[in-house]
Order: sequence, then C-alpha cells, then structure tokens
Amino acid sequence: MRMSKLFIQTLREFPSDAEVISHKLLVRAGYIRKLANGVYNYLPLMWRVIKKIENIVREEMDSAGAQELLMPFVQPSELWQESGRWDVYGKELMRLKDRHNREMCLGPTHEEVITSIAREGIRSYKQLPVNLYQIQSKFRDEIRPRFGLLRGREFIMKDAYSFDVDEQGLDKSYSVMADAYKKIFERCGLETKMVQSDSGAIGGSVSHEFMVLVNEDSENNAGENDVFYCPNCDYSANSNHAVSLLNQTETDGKFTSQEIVDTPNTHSIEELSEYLNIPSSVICKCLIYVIDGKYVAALIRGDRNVEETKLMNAFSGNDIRIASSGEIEEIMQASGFNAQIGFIGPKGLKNVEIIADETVKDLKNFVIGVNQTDKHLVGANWGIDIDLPSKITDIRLVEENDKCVNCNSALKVTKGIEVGNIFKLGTKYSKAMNATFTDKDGQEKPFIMGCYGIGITRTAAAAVERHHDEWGIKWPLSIAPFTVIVVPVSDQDELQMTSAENIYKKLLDNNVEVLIDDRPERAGVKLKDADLIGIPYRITVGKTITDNLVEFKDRQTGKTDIISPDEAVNRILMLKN
RNA sequence: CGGGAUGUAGCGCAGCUUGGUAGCGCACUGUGUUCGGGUCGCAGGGGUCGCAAGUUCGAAUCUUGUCAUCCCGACCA
Repeated sequence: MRMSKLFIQTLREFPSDAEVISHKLLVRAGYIRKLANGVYNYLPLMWRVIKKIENIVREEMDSAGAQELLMPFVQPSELWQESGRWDVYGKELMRLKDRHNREMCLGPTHEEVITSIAREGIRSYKQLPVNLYQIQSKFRDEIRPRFGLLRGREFIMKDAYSFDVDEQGLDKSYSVMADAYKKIFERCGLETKMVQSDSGAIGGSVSHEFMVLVNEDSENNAGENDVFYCPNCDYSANSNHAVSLLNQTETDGKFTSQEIVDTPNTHSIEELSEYLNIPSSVICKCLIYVIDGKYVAALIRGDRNVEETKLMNAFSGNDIRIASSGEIEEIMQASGFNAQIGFIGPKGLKNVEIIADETVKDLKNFVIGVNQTDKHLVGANWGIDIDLPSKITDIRLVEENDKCVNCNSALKVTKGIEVGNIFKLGTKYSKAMNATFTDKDGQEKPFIMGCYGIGITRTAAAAVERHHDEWGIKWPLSIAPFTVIVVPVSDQDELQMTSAENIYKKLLDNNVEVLIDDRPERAGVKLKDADLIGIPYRITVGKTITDNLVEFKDRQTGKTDIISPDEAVNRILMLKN
C-alpha cells in the first residue's frame, strides 16, 4: 500500500475530548473517528487491525470445533418476552418500533436468537454438542460511554454459544473455550488473567473474565475493573465476585453497658470513631439500598465496604443503587423516626428488608445507630437489644491484604480491562424458551448452554493501552495493520526513491503487508507518522544507500541496525516463518 | 439520574468582561525554498460563531430556553 493513496489523516495534536491513551492515539493516528457518542467509524487502518484480530479469533474458534454463523442485528421483542429479559434488561437495551408498530431491539447479545435457532435445528442428543459463534456489531445504550473503543455503545464482539446434553458436557465445552481464549489473547500479544466473576444480567452460575492487567503503567484509569489475585496460588477474581477470609481485628468494643449516648454531628463512620475514640471495626454500619425498587438495609462492620453486586445477588436482583436522602426520609417517616443520615439503624424500620454481612456476626459491645439524630447506641450486643438479622451472607468488598480463601496468603489488587468472558448458562434460556432435544432415554430435555464473548474492538484498544510510548502505538506484529513501512528519506533523491521502491516491490512479491511512504513530505513528518501509527518494522532508505545500506528499526524495542537492503528484506521474510 | 465544564473553519484554540460586518496555529490549494525527526516564505480558499427565541439601530458577545459533548459522582450514612 502506498501512503500517498492510503485514506488516513494523522493529527498534530491529541483530540480534546479523549481521556485515555488508546482513545487519544487511535484518533490522532487516524484509525478511528467519532460519529456519535460512543459510536465510531473504523477507518481503513483500524479495519485492518480488526480483521487481524477477527481472523485470529476465527482460527482458534474453528480449531476448537466451533462453527461460525451470522445472526440478525435487529431482533423481535417476542423472543425477549419469552426469555423474560424484555422487562428486566433495562435501558441498555435499545428498543425501537418498525412501521407496523412492532417492538424490536438492537442486539446487545444473542442468547435469545441462538436459543431459537437451536430449538428449531437440534432435535436429538446425537446432534450434540454444538458450539456456534458469530462476529458482529453489538449495541448497548450505556449510561455513560467513555474511553473511546474501551466502552462504546456500538462495538464489535465475537459471541459463541455451546449446547450440551448434560453438565459434564458443558464443563468440557467451557474448558475448551477457556483454552481457546488463552491462545487467542496470547496470539494478539496480550497477557491476560482468567478471573472469577459475577455472571450479571446474562445469568447463569459460573463465569470467568479474561482481563488485560493495566496497573503497572497506569497514567490513566483505562482499567475499569478491580481484580483481586493471590500471589501464591491461582486464585483471582473480579471485585464484584471476590471473596476473602475474615481478617483478625478488634471486634469487642470497650463499652461494657448498653446505653444511648450523644454523638453530635457524627455523620460518617470516621467522625463517629473519632468522636468516641474507638476503632471503626466495633461500629455496625447500616446502609439503605434500593434493589429492584425495594428497600434493603445492609449491615456491615464499620471498617468494611459493601460490594453492591454481591448484595444485589443476595436478593436475586437486577438493579441496585444506594437510597437517596429523600427515600431515607420517607423510610424514617413511615417507621415513625426522624433521624438524619449517619444515625440510621436496623431496629424498627418498616418495609425494609434487613441483611447482614458476615463481619457483623462476631461484634460484641459494639456501636450502632438507633434512628435518633446525634445519638448512637453503645455497648450493644446481638439478641439483647437488637436482633441479629436472619439473613447473613458475604456482601463485603474484598480489600488488598485480605487473606486468600485457598491458601491464606495476602491478596493483591490491580486494574484490569475485560476483553473476554465465559459463562455457564445452564438451562436458563433453554427452559424459559422451551428449547429441548430428545435424549438417549427418549426424554425431552432442555439444552445445557454456555456462552462465550470476546470484545474485538476492545481487544484492539487494550492492545494500544499495553503497547505504546510517547511517540505512538507499538502494535504487536500479529495484529498490526501492516508489518513493515518503507520510508525513503528524501523524495528528491532518485537513488533513495528507486531503492525504496525496489524493497517495496520485493516485499510485495512475497506477500508481505508493506506500506511505502511515497508522500512528498519531509523526513520528519514521515518518521513521526511511522512511529505514531505504530507499524512494527521500519526500513529507512537515506543517504547511506550510496553504500548500499539502510536502517532497520524495530518499533517495539527501538533497536536499529544499519544493514543492506537485501538483509532488511530477508529479516522481514524470516518473520513469516 | 445528580454535580461541574465546554460548544467559534477538518483539528487545537483566542475573541465574550465593556455589543459595532470573525481571528490565530496546524491542516488544505498554488508557488518558491528546504531535505534524517512535524523547514521557512509569498499568495489563496474555507465559518448559518451548536440550535431557537428575546433585548437592541446592531448580538459570537447580554437574557431565556433547548440540544450536544466532556469530566466527576451515583461504595457516602
């Protein structure tokens, strides 16, 4: 490809609306252009990268026994009614009506459609197992799209769905996919960690996410997930799912008799612990949440925080948020109290379900709110003044240095970009949608399903997050839009131009993806652009060509060698083997 | 959804306080110059100042509304 013909516009400056480095670089280097909030044009260079990633995904999926197909981007609401998700998916699901006023949606994922395909096409256990996948644009109307390709509303995703006769079959399909994913990301030049995670709106039981860890060189917060992992064993989990052993700390308060004391203006745990001169670990914190429209009071030890996803799952909810101050007033009024935020307690709350984290179980002589402003109960004990809630489970956010449940080592935390995930769905969709097959014993049974996603465009952005420097992108060879760029320093110099053309032709003849910068630009412009767009290798043809020498530069390492044109060509050809 | 900010040429920005026919840099067109890390000069083209009302003889500038975009928050009790 000739640079003079390539559709590309590099910018001298970073775009003003970009925050993270992958977004800044992809726009500046002419890979993407924003069309609307969270919606991007993939320009020719970007499309080449995307196709590279897609092909790696295809090769590994195919060799893992999956078959590619393509489902519609627009889906009828009926299928979503069947699965029950039309009412629970929320605003992320982009709904629309056709001219006949039929309700449709833009596909955010395809469990419903694939299940309908399976129930029509698979009648017998003899046809199983099957794994079907597609690579396609998805649309999710995110609350807050950001970070360019990392969290867009429209994005390209590979989604695969497996169908098995039983759990053992699913286990096998699942581990085959896990292995394929490892290979895929490895081949894309990305080191990933497979971590346990919550299964969220998709449903199901077991799930793992593939995370690109981004803590080390975090000049920004591109990693949207906190990943807890054990340095000594293989335990790792997304914070929304992570568990830990209870840490040893002071849980027996110094107050020996129970008594309601004045605690003026102690609206936070910190203020309260300071005012009473006690550790926060002997305070029982009470937080009011709204889960699917219902009020929930969550009790947790004062030194710990609630993990909302865990809390939501404890009630099998779909939506959770902290209650607003107005809602808390409402609860207070309904319960006959008048307390401000900071003094709320579980006792006497009307129309509020109460749940406790495991951490509060062992509290003794502790401090807790009693729905009286500027007062707290001290020296409280469960069963004496306040009953221990019957619903007790783990709803706490793990913290760094908590102990690993497997090996008791101190856990560490890092940021991660989720580039892939795998779920065991079980029969959630097949049962709801009545998708069955006839088993050996002649019985109708629902399919045992799994689903497996990879964010293609997010993977590309994650690669930029991991591979760049102050000059631009440093694509891993396997997903770079071109392998090598040939740069004649001066378009005035005939020898340089003809030599560069020769090198270009030789590489072309050998099916190398090669770019030649034949634009009538000065050397500086061409060299800066080559670095910016991140082609892995650069062959620079300058004055030394009179001695039959060119510069060979490795973008990844920055290493340069002065060698003959033939050797430069050979080095590139060697890469193909 | 709450808070903050910004919308002026393809990109990055100034001008707005104190209303008077819209500017700079990059990019683009022509031309000369230069030629290994975004040369230097000359001459050009390109803008309903986000949109809509209002005030005024006159609005990019003042007022109101509206739309869009970005950031922060929605783990604080």
